[in-house]
Amino acid sequence: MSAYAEVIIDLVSHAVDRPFHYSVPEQLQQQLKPGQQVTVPLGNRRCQGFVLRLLDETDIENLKDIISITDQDPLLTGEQLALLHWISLHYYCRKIDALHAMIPAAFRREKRPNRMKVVELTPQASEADLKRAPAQNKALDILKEQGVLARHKLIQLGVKAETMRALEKKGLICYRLVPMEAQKKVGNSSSTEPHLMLNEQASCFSRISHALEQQKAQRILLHGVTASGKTEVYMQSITCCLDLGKSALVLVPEISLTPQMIEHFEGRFPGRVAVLHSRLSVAEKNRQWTAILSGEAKVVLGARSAVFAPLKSIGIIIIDEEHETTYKQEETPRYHARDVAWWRARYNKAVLLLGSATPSLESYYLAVRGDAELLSMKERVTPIQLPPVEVVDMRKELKENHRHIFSRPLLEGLNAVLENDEQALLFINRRGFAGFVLCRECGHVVRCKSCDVSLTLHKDRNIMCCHYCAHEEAVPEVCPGCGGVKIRHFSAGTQRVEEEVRKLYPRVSLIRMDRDTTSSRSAHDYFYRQFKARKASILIGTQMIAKGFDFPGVTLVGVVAADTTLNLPDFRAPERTFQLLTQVSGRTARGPRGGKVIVQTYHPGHYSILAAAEHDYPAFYKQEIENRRQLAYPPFSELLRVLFTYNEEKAVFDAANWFAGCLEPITNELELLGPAPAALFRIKDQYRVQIIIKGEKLSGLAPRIKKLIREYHAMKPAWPVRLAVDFNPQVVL
DNA sequence: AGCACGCCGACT
DNA sequence: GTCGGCGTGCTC
Repeated sequence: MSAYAEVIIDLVSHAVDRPFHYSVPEQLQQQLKPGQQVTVPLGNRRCQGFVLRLLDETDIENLKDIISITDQDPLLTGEQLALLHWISLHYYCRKIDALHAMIPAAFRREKRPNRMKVVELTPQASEADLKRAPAQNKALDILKEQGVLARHKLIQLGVKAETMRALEKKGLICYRLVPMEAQKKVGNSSSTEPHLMLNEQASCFSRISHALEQQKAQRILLHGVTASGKTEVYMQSITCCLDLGKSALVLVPEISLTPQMIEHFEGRFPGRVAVLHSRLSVAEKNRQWTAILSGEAKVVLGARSAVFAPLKSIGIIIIDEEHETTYKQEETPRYHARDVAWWRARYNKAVLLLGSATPSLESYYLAVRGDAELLSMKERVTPIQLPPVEVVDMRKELKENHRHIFSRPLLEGLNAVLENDEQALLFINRRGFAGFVLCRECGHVVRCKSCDVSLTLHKDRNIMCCHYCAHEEAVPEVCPGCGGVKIRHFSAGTQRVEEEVRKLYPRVSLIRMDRDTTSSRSAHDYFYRQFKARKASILIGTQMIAKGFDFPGVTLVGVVAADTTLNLPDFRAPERTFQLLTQVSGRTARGPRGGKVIVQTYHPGHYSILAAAEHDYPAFYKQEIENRRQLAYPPFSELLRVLFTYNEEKAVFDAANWFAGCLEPITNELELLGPAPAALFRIKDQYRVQIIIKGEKLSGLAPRIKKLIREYHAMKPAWPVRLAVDFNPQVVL
């Protein structure tokens, strides 16, 4: 029965990113609940807001009344309200940004399905004097008699829409949405049976079911090689969770959320699955959301943003391919679904199950430290062996006077494939655009001594620069590693590879898939089906062919240049390389003829390449975790990246320098790197400069940095330079 | 964000 | 004289 309410305003601006207090008119006191959407006055207009909590007292004077409750049913659960605060603090965003990420836009507007608009008198109505507006007066009389009335009923009684608009404008009536009768059912597929599990699967499942029964927050890392049958373990775990009366949340990368995958889930849990992803129509998204809110859907399957689904009493959260970067949102709020999921697991006393063939260093480290339970599945369900991987030393090729971008082993491999009428994939990582300098004789790449990332070449000034700490040096004339002179800017693209293949094999049909040729989803599907139907012998492509494709005809995978990934100026470059090579290896040996992988590189001895070739994750982990420890990178630290962008170079540096100056007293016990030009210094004429803060634990800083961000935005005259803050960025380019 | 207030230039 | 440009400030 509180008299006041704390409300956040539904306006995206730093200026109103703080709670506003309103008094609650008497006739709303019974109904008002935290999480409800309300209409409130702000300045001389009215806007939408959300009730954060009810208050018995307030220090603020001259409060205005809440005008009306937009929807009787709270839009946000208590859990979401708590999460909202955490997100805005942890990821340095406005509260309203966090809220927008949690609730689909269509649900926030006054368009919710199965709602009916009702009209109600406001407190001001009793004192109204409407002698000169008989139509309005009549409408008020009806309402006084009937109380709340559906809008369409009022229209049936002869009240004009115009009249109502006038009354609303005078603040004498207000609208509210109330639910109509029962909702429709979700899904209606027939059920499919669980599969029999193999030994490894069964023992992993028994650990998970044990954890579920404990009903306490815990993390489990399921490390299973490709095709080891993780999905079946997920399915049985969900069944177990539902049997305990709890609900389940399943996150998969957007590209894995195929119709087959959805059918698979709906088949196993008929009528209880809600699916959420970005490509749903507004109406469909509303249906799914309503089903979750009503408790009808017990299993939610979705991409990153589904981590916010308003499921109640969650028993398990599953994140498949947990190492994938798509779980990090790259716009505000820049949350990581894995971290949000762990927050929710703690809130719900639930199990967080992380599944991957190539776990993130962060997650594996948790397991090593004992903060997560590690479960391993080493056998493939189908009796197919992992393919042999041949690493080709490109320095040696050069030394032996073979200068082609395809090494001799790769050429032999391609010839054999074409002779036997099989298929090959050629993989190139396009992100080699952040230029680095490489010695073709010894493979040496110039790196920053203090940050251990490759230095980025800035052709215009002919210098190399570390984009973490701003260290600069001249481009060497001779290789610092071997004294050789064959130093050059390294690049290879899909087009170049296509040209070479056409030159070599003019009669062979090939498909190239990259962002230029495959812009639409239909083009993607088309190429996929063409290649699967063996209409082409060679498929050339970027990242997009590394994941999930299943072509039994493929017996050779060629990685044209592992170095582009390995030398990305990012501390996670070795991890990305290992993951990528492991993934592309999984694209072959899926048919009866087996297959092999050829990796071309100037770094044949690099641990991430060797470990990937041996299919040995622990070996990779052991080396990489040591590197991270040495340089205090995650998981031994947390990072905060503050990126400044604008179309004038000087203004960007000025803003970054001002910010860095203000940070110094705050970060005296932490490492403050930069301001430094970002690896991609200019994108679409926008100059990019960044500051990186590194420290063991940054959470204590959040309030002070948030304050600084607010000061930055309140600055007069305002900086035109845009600022983006990213907590634990996944890629720093 | 959106809107008022306020203080300067150029138009009916 | 006033219409309108946008810098500044404020919203419970």
